[in-house]
Amino acid sequence: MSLSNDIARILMEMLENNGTTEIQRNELAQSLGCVPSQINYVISSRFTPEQGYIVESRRGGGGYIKITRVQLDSPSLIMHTVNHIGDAIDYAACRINIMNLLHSGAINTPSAKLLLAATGENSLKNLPQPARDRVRASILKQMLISIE
Amino acid sequence: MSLSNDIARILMEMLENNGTTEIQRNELAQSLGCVPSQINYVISSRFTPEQGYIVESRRGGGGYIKITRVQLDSPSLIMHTVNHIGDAIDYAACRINIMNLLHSGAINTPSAKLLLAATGENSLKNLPQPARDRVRASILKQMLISIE
DNA sequence: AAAGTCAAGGTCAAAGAAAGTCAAAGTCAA
DNA sequence: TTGACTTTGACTTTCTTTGACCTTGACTTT
Repeated sequence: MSLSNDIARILMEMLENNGTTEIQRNELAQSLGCVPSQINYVISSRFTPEQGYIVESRRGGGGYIKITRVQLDSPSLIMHTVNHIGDAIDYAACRINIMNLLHSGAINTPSAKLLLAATGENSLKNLPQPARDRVRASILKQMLISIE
Repeated sequence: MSLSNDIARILMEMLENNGTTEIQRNELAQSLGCVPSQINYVISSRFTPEQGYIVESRRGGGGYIKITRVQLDSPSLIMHTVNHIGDAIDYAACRINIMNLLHSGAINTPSAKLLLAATGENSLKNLPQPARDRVRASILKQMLISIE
């Protein structure tokens, strides 16, 4: 197996946990007995935006390289959800949809919070059924569509 | 973690309280075991006006460095808005509130989009007045509150 | 007052620490 | 044997740390 593959595997493992990892380039290179720029090569060939990763880094003392996996086809996931919401939805189902999108990475935590707040029972408590579930569906769809 | 980051973190913590803090450069440097000008470096690289801070200082005996966060902190701005929303609000006023928060930096663009989408006429078109404006106020407040 | 003293903070440039770039050389499968 | 992928290392850029020296202001002395 090639060195690049080893490095990629190691980085992948580091990402397993929560989809993000931060390394010290020199340190990692040394522990692998390779040249530091090898790390750059692996990152630029296997952790590109096209492949669903964003890479941030900082030079100088205390520098680092941070890799984060992003969900590539978020728009598709979101649209899929929008298309499966009928013209009424209760809070439980709504919540499940939102959490699914969150866990799949299609939306981030702040957005999920806003979606939950907007569609929560507190927001709609003045409305009687069945208007409540219809408005909820409407709000949910409008909000999801607004996320590019 | 780098020394600069540590210093920045300490200063941030000092600002937590009421958005302002006054330090003695030499004293802080000594307690961290670093050279005094390191403090200047951190301030000039991480507490700039662009980043929402104003720094005042005075030399000589009894000198000091005072850092103030100019950007009124977001939670306060948001809560202020929440408290001024009655139990009904029309879309125009709602929009103005959201745009104000956006421009003041209290919320970011994605959040603003979601707020606008949730409270927009499209989301609430099924509702007759005056229910519509009441529900809108309710949603707006719940969403803003959810942004801690 | 004016001058002197000393305790702050300010400046700047050099050295140090990471990461980035790029091109040359190596490998390997088709 | 060629072309794509890897590996390497010299050189560059960016950010951090340090220290020598400068400026300012309160207080003291003359």
